Amino acid sequence: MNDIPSKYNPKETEEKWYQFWEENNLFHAQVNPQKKPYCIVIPPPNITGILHMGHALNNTIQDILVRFYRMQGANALWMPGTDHAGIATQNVVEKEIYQEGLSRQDLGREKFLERVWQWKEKYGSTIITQLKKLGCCCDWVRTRFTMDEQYSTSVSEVFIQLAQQDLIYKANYIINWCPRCQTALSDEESQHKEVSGKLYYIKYPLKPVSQAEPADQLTSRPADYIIVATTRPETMLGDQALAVNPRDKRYKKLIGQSVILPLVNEEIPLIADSAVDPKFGTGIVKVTPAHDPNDFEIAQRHKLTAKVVMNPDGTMSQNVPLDYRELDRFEAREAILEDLQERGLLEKVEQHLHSVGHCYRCHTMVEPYLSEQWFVDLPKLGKQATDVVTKGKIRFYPQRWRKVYLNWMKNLRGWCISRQIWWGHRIPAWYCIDCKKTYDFFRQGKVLLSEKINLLEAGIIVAEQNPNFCPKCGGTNIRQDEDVLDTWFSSWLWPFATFGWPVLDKEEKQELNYFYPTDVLVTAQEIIFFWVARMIMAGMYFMKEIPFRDVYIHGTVRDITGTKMSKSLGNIIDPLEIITQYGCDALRFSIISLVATGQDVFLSRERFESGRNFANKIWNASRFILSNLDKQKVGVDLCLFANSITELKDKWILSRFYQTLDSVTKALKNYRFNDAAKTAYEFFWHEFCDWYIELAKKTISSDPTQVILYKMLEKSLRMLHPVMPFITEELWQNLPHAGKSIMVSNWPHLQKQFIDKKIDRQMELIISCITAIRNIRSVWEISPAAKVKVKISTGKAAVEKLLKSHSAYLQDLAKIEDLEIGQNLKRPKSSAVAVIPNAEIFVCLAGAIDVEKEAARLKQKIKDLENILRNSAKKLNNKQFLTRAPEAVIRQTKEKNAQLKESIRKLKDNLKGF
RNA sequence: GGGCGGUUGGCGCAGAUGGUUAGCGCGCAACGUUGACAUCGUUGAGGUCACAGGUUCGAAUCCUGUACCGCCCACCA
Repeated sequence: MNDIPSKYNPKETEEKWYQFWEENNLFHAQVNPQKKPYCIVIPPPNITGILHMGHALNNTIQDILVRFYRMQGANALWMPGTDHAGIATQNVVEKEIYQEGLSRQDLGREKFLERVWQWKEKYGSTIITQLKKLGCCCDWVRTRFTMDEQYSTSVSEVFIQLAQQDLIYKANYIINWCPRCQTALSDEESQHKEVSGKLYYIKYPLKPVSQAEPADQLTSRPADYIIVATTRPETMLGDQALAVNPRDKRYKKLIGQSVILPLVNEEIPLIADSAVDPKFGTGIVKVTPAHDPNDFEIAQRHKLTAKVVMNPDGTMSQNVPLDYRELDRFEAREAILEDLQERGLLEKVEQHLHSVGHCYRCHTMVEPYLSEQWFVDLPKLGKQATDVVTKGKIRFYPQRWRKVYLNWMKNLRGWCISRQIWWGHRIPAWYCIDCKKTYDFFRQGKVLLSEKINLLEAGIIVAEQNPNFCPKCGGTNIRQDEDVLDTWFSSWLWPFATFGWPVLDKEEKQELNYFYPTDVLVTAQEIIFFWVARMIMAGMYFMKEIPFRDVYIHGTVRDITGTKMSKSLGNIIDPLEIITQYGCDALRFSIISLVATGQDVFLSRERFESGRNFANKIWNASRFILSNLDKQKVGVDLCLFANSITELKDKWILSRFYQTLDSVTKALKNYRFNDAAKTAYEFFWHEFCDWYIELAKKTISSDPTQVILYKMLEKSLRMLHPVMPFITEELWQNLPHAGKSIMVSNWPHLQKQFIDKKIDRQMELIISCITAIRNIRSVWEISPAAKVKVKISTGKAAVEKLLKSHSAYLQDLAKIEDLEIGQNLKRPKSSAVAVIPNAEIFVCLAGAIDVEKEAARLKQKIKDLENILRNSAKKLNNKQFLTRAPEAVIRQTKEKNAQLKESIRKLKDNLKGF
């Protein structure tokens, strides 16, 4: 024992064993037809990522599953990799070169990309290193990156296939535009946030009746104008109409008339469209097709044109009056308001709370923006992806996410996949410059709202490589599309592209067939739409098969006040710091104990103490057992040894272990991680350590005790290994008959024959006896020298026999020097009383007893029990209960009732003696 | 506007398909150097399970409604 320190030191062991596992190639899985595969693909972290608690939770769960199923005999593969994270990474590198006083345009595309690759080489694997610190058993030799050459081939293959099937198209469409990142975003990348803004009521003059009053001098005279409410006055410069609801009586007469757009002095029509809500504002909307998705649709219905009034950077474009050009959109708003005010065209301003899209990468307010982009026709891909979930081929855990998923699938819209950035997969499309000239997208700033662009007419060629000449006009003036693809356009292929699809050699084909579909996808709710839904769509379309059978959605990690952890809020708890301070196993155990299925996890530093304490408990229990172990004795097979196990405590701990094992196994299979962790914890600490090891101290050198101690420890370590890989490996390696590594050992086999509820009950009786004695001692502060009498209820020979034959247990654990057990015992005068089922306990006091104190204590006990008795008696007096409740419940209630009555009677009898 | 979660002792949480004397961890109180562990042990105090109805022999658990707290979705001009 001297050579093992009394404190577990995680630092040394973690590094040592992780290296050992890697060096021995234990994470690597290969096709093996003899074995069932178990496969998880990691949600690829961004290369810009640094490990946070969300990662820690997410990857701990996956690691537990992979280790568990591997021990269960599966051929387990955890496929790792990273995501190139287009916008995020580009932003990081841009910031870096900005420090040097440069922009990416200064560098040029090629140089810039070089820089990004350099950055990736330097920092891109930080997250991987950190995952290793977490103990993750990923098959690292397979590590993929979404920008790998092979992976990129998958991406362009997918683009081309979809384009050929008309599932990818190009269109002039209104999309979400981030003026800071200067790129289009998908709907999911624009995150709505409540903003308290203002609602401006602006007067739009009706077209003048007489020539005498030129339009530009129009001011506010009642009946000469109508009022429009808007939150974004700067977009009025692009108004193409005003609209009212056709059923709105107030404005019926005005439909078809024209108004003069203030500041611009253009004549625009007043139209009727049922999308207008008469109750909002004045019931009249301005229609700005190029800068509002609603208006865009109205404009489509009414064949209006659109005018784009902003530049990509959010300043006002050439299409607006000189005064406003080049002004930032928010400066322009102020200037316009000022001018309107001056002309008396600003009726009033109201406070207005509304929700506005923000860029999910830089949090800038997103601008709805008409532009030419590429789209995936998601509605067409949705059908199968919906069916596999409706029919239960893919199951969500917890189930409630199913509904969320299906609801989203019901409302699919075109997915904007082109990004105006440089870092990413370049779109495999080429333009014939000559054809493009003739295909007029934008006519003098006014755009005809035809949604889809005819690729051939526009001279667009979708192909793997530069086609060199235009199939339409034969011209050779050809250029590749400048845009790159949305990052999620590569991630949605992750479950099969990581296996090399579609360019597969024989071996790869085997692997894909073997490991796909994968078993489970473990992720957080935020990413269901971004990623999970799209992977299902891609899987169904390209593989004709689901990508995973189960989707386990875990909660979000929050701080103790319930706020999401984020760097900018400074409420982060760094997992690496926790690992340094408490150890990796402590981190894993603690975090996993907190994840009740799908509930959010609230963390504070102190939470990790429980994990650390548990690790230390395991450490010291093992230390004790190992230092007392006779290596010669413990090598036997437990089943063969079973006949030699005759003692209650031995039978009991085996019974309890196998029940625990059964629960833990089931919990892990059902993704009930906190149950698994807590059940194992409860058993190891409060049954094995508190009772078994304590009792074993007296018989430590006997053969059965040696074997049981060894077997229970060894099996418990295996049971705990998925959750606490490092400490279990360290200790297991110290066992005399250990194999190569605990991580490739077998999950303990459930030996049901050792489960014995009768044994459990016998032990429970003894435990309650010991607890009762301790209780009295604690109340009266009695020394162990005191005599204890246990009076068995008349006729309860079995109880008498049980307690007599295990009097050593009582003497050891209750520290009794003088113990008497029998049916015909009298309560000694100076003694305190406790009652347990079928027995009474008298603990003799050294001096005279404080009669009042003891009487009060007994009275309180009686009162408590009588309260409980009243409830069960009520049930038994209820005829309905007796006729309708199941028999087993009635029997139990009767037994309980009798037991309570007996206890109360005994207590009352004893009370008489005081 | 729609949807989803939460509300259980001072704090943080468990309580899958209704029957427990309502549990656990932390904290608190008292005691404790008994052959691993003070990152420990023993004992204890502390809860009408948010509220109001309902279903049921029986509800923390199922249904309806209310109130707070939180999240997600939505083309609230």
